[in-house]
Amino acid sequence: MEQIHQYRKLYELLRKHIITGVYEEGSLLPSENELCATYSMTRPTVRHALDTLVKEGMILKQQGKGSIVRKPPRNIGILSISGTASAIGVRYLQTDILQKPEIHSWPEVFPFELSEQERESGCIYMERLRYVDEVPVFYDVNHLPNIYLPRITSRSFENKSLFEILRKHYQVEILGGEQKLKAIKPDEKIRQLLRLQPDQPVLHIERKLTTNKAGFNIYSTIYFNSEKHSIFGSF
Amino acid sequence: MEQIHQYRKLYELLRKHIITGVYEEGSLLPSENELCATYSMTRPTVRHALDTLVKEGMILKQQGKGSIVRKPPRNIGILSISGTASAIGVRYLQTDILQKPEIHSWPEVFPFELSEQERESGCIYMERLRYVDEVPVFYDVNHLPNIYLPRITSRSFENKSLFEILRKHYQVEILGGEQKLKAIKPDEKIRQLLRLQPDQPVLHIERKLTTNKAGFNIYSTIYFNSEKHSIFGSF
DNA sequence: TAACACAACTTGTAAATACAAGTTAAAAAA
DNA sequence: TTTTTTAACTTGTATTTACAAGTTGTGTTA
Repeated sequence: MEQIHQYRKLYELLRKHIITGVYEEGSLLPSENELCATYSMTRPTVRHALDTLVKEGMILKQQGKGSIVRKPPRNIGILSISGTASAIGVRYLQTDILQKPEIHSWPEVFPFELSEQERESGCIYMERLRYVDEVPVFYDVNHLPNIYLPRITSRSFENKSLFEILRKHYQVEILGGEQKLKAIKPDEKIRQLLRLQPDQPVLHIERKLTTNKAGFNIYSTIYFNSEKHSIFGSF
Repeated sequence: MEQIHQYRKLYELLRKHIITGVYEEGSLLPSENELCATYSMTRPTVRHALDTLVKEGMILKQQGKGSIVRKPPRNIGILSISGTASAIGVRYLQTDILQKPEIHSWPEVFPFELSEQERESGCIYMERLRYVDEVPVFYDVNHLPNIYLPRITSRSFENKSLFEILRKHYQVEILGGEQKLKAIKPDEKIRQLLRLQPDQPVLHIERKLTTNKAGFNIYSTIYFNSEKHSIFGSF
């Protein structure tokens, strides 16, 4: 018997109302007692629903005052989960593919530990250079395990999001990941690619993204010119 | 009358026991009914304490089984949400307070927008220098609005986590935030504080953390020497 | 022996009730 | 008019009771 719980129903309803703007940002939700009366529930049940909303950051509660609506279903930047395209507050990045996806063996030294399956199936390698306003800003090196991805080496990636392609054509969803950040002095190759001023440091990111496909992780090394832009992330 | 609530006491106790290893990682906590009997509380109270631990990721609950200890307060690097202490994979950072918490006015130029309430209540300012293995690694400048924090300027912060104090003594929980990252060439002051090699760049982070207290946000500017360590974040 | 049923756990949901504590605005007093 | 007090809200904590639902081990039965 699939019973839908009362607190869950109220939670979904309030959540929808907040997102669609029935309750405006900054305004107060009906009081707990009003919600009890309206939906014929007891206060613990109503509070359970509100607690869930608080946990998600949809509302703030203040004793003596009420539940304050907090619209921002927080978006996603490079630091939390998604790709790079939305990370620097620029709608479209122009992308050059320096190295089309190719099947390689894994590098000898690799910043992350690989599973047995990943190691033996080889990897798909690609390099990209991404521009904002005609100026190169990102240089990224990507390693994907060679599983689940038929015909990917013959696909065009020019000005398309890698993550978009993975999601749309291969049903790969990013679940989470980990990353290491440093500020480094770039070597000559990076300096030229990103057309850096002498002495301009770059942001260096190594990341592993886990996906909904078991054993399928995305490994990227990113060099970012932070002279004119910042990496922005919210969480 | 400053009453400490029962659920809070149980929460702090269990939390301490998990961190110090009284309950091992992967093992089960005593059942809710056992905790009720042991500490003379009712089940809703016990559950409130456990819910708080779940929210922090200290335990996992499984219906029919119990509460599973999840020792690695697994998070949470600087990039996702919590403080800096757990961000670089070091359990304890030594901390020097360069500037004890003081009440200031807000700076003229500030990287984030302030609310009316924040601006008019003034801010609490503090600077810290944090060490790993006797070497300075973090230098951070913090601005908190001067609300909700009685007597904070007379508190000792040496080798204590700012977030720990906020959580324990002021019931401030971090909900989320946003941040901007750059790689920069440090100025002379930063260079000396962090004892940097010439030409060693630093990671520069500006962040705003939102909390469960309405209108109470934490603003930090962080300079990080990434020569020997990386900023690590998982999400 | 192996499969199944059941009992004894566990946590999850929900009700009804009481009082504490913070906030706000109206009423009363200066 | 200005200040203070009070009353009427709000959410926070806590007790008690009941049953639902998932998990696990122990039986019993085939």
